[in-house]
Amino acid sequence: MKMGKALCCDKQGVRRGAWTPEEDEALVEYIKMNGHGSWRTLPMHAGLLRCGKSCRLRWINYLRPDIKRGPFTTEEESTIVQLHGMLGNRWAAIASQLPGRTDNEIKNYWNTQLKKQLPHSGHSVGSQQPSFSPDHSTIVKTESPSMRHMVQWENARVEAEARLSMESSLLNSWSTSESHPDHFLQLWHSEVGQSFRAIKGKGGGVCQSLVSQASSSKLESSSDVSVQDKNTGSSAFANMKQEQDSSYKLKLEDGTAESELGYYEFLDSSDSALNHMLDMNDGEIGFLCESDSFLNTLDG
DNA sequence: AATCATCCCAACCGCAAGCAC
DNA sequence: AGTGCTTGCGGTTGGGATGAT
Repeated sequence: MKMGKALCCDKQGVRRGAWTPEEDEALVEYIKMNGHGSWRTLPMHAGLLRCGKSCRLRWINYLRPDIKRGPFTTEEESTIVQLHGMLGNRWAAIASQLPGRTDNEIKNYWNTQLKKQLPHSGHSVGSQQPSFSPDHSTIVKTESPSMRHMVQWENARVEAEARLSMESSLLNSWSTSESHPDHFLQLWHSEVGQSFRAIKGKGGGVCQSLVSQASSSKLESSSDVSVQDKNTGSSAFANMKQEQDSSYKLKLEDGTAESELGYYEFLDSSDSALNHMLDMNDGEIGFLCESDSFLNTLDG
């Protein structure tokens, strides 16, 4: 397979291309016995003529025991669509919400299947940014109810993010270690995010924590660990509000919370405004065409 | 049956972040 | 603080499978 530029492993005798069953077996056996350790040195220890990167990829995307194979369920599909609307092409973050699915698999599925299904949605599919069309007039023409909800969510997210940015610039004393690293995920984890997911209804397995993956890519590094994190991560999601409450109380006690009050209140007011919007009937979202009035709604 | 076109997915690459020194 | 190494992520590619002619 010609890949054009310099190889990641220029060493002579390093195999490339499709893996043989023997190589697979050697890799699985080695990791079973020793863990992967350093990927760079693994091939040598496992007796494989591959570069570490290739071994890692093979393990993560194919050989891990927890890999779920077979077609995507409708629940998984809707989760992908929702999360892609929020996160854009952050496949690893999306994959963290779909146990047993890999970022590569989801990326392929999006590019080959879902992309085709959303041709007129206003979604800038394939973009590297969270998909969002500034041309709201195209949005309200979206036909399917589920797509309309997606569009509602998308607009809510964008507007909320803009507000969060403005607020955070005013609240520069807010400790970054306490704030969520990603506004999208923060919104997703909020009450309104849950409301949105409820609209899609019964999307099992969706409400797990995005925090672990999105804020720390390290969790992907070991399958055993990452699976455990994925499975237990839901508590982090479910308790996010509670944690915010706790940390805020602590700050009140030590007298550092003053500047953060505005931020905290903003989260609540943002949620309620967005909840209000999501409660609207489909015919009532025309105001999304007018961002000024939408912002006024939020401000009110 | 043979050829061509398209689709799907495993595997590759470069880049950037994180970490250790 | 600067540097080098390792790892993980996202974009891209190529080959096999499948469908159409």
